[in-house]
Formats: sequence, structure tokens, C-alpha cells
Amino acid sequence: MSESIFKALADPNRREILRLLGKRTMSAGEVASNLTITKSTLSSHFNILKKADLIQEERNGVTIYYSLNMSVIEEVTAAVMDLFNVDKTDTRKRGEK
Amino acid sequence: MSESIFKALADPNRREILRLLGKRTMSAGEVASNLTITKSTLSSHFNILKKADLIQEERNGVTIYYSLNMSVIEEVTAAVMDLFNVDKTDTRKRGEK
DNA sequence: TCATTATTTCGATATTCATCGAAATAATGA
DNA sequence: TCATTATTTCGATGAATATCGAAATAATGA
Repeated sequence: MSESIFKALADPNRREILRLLGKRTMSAGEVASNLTITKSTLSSHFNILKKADLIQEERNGVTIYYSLNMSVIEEVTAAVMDLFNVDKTDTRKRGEK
Repeated sequence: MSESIFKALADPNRREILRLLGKRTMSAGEVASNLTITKSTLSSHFNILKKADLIQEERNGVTIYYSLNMSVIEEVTAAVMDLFNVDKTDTRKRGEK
């Protein structure tokens, strides 16, 4: 769940991949040409993003197309919100015990 | 900036620290008693969260109180949103080249 | 000044992680 | 079936990271 999502977002190359796929569906090769890593490294990043359910793949012949999994975006923002969910019943000010 | 934020959110113990501080301001010792790590490890996590500007500290005598830096939460959600900002000018369907 | 309490810094260690190049797999068209 | 193209898997490596215990620092009150 959200563990794998936060881990997935921790790497700059993976975040760049998400930004690229946010513009449009791309093949692995197209994504690679926008980054400075080898294709084998990219493939490893794809696996991590897939495990976090952030992207999906679709093979078309010899080419595999990757796209953002839009349905998970909601879950991502929910996980972030949950992290900062302040308890309204506490009225103490900072530094007060 | 957001690099340090995403890195900071990648560790489960740090996320738990944020959840705890989201409920109320706590001393380092109080936070420690809610986790299963040593105080020295906790101190290292505090440093990382401080560097990401996610928490602030305030010393009161011998005790240091930590609290969520609410003003950065907005920045966090903005960074996440930015990540998934889809370009509306692209009309291609998935798999279409 | 000394003892106490709270927390941090230091140095070491073990694990995780990003990365690479080379070899393997997969699909297709000649 | 062979060559080509696209991508992945494998095994190794170096760097980053979480963790610990022990020693150091900081504030305070006796």
C-alpha cells in the first residue's frame, strides 16, 4: 500500500518518469530518451512504480507503452493528507505541556 | 526543497513521527516512547525532518518540544499534485502512438 | 560545582538501493 | 528460421541510509 507509494516517490528519476507519463503515454524507449539512465535501470524503476500501482503497461507488438494509473492518484493524495491529519481536540500551544 | 521532502517521507518511522506530531506537540522523549527505535536514531530522524522543514523545535529548559510545521504541508501537497499534473492538450488514448 | 535529566553527536555496521553492462526474452517481418 | 528492435533479467558494485551503543552536550536545581 502506501509504504510502496512513498518509497516509489523518493527517487528523482521515478518522479521525473511520473511527470513525463503525466503528459502522455510513452514507450519505455521514449521515456529513456528523456533521462540519463540506462534502459536496464529504467526497467527497474518501472517495476517499482508498477508495484506501487502508480503506472500501468500495455504491450503493442514489440513495444510496451506505459501510462499513469490515474485511479491511484486519489490514494496518493489521501495518504499524504492522512499523514498531516491534525487532531482538532488538542488545544495546546507549541511548547506548552 | 521537495527532494528532501520526498526523501523524508520515505521512511515509515518518520511518517509515524509526523502522525504523532499531527496530534499534538511532543518532546523527543514522548515521541520515542511511541516508537521502537533508540533515541539516537530518533534524533537522526528529527534532523532529516527539520532539514525538509517539516517540523520545528522549541527548547524549554532541558526539554525540546517538536511540532509539525503546518506552513509546509501546503507545499507538500502542491509537490504531489505537480507530480501528477496531466497535460490537457494531449488527446491520445493509451497504447496509441 | 555536582548530579540528574533530556537529547544529540560520533563512529561503526548492516542493509537497502540505484546503477551498470551483458545476456536473455519477446514480437515481428523478411 | 534468422535478423532486428524493444525491453527485461541477472549479477555485481558502490553509495546512501537506518540503526545502534557509548560518549558528549546542555540546562537546571540541590
